[in-house]
Amino acid sequence: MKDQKKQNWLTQLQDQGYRITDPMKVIVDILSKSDHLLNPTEVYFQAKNINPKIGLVTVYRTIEKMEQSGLIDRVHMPDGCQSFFQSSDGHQHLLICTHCGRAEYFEGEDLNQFFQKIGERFGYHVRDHWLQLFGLCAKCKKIELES
Amino acid sequence: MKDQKKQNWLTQLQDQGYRITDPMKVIVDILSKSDHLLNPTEVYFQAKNINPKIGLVTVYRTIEKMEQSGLIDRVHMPDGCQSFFQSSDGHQHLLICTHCGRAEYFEGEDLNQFFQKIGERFGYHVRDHWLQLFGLCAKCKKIELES
DNA sequence: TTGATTGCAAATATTTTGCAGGCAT
DNA sequence: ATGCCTGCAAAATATTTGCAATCAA
Repeated sequence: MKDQKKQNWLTQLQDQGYRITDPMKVIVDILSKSDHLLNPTEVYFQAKNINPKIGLVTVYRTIEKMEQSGLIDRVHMPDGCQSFFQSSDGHQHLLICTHCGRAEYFEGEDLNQFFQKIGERFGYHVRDHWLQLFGLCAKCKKIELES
Repeated sequence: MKDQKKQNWLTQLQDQGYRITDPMKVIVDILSKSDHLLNPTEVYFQAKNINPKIGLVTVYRTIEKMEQSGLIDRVHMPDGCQSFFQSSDGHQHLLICTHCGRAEYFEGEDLNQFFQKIGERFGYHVRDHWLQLFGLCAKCKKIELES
């Protein structure tokens, strides 16, 4: 079940030496269960619903820790780069709904060799790549048709 | 020669109804000739060298016009998304040096069909994609070795 | 001539930092 | 008990807007 992931995350964070406070638990809960991209303000409002004491600054600081621990990644989109999403296990790439922010990972073919060759052609040493697909998810396709 | 592109850009901007002022000419000159990503502040300092009167706000406003006219694109990187680069003609993708910001376009295989299929699998209608390679260019590889 | 464009100052928006008190360990 | 973490306020950063003067068309 989904709480499994939350527990994993908390354990990992604790192993890294971070303290497990209530704001931490709330924010981990939100981000580990979300199937949509979330920006700090969105996390903040969801968190406030659960514990009204939580401040936006704590959200920023907790997100930073989770990012550095490799639990979440910042996701870049044409219209903004403040959103975060659970990071993938292996080498996967993102398919994102530009309307609602829903996201899915898909298996990345192993394009690495191809990328390496392109780099060589220009004298570059390729170290990383980004591949993302943008579109409309099933729900948002419908909404678009109706409007 | 390189001034050809500059002239093209100015003509296009004029055709769109924009007025060709001196700040416009200076900024178009800088961006049309650069083989590195440039952020607004970098453009601003280069522009000031040529015409000290130019203000940062004008750089922002001119960049916006050029972006809307399809002459330049905002480029997203792991460490920031404020840089701009001349946009590509056809369907090409970027190879970027993360050290100095040098960038090259390479031919995009036609991966569209592949992407479309992935979208279908998840019920998405794929409309766009990003593919970028990050690495070190020839010059920066050397610098890294020496240090 | 006319209204788009400029540069300045000020406003916004987003993210980061300083600090005193609180809480996990 | 120790010192990391929190929330507040304030600072820093990046970008946008209001406005009077200027300049391209």
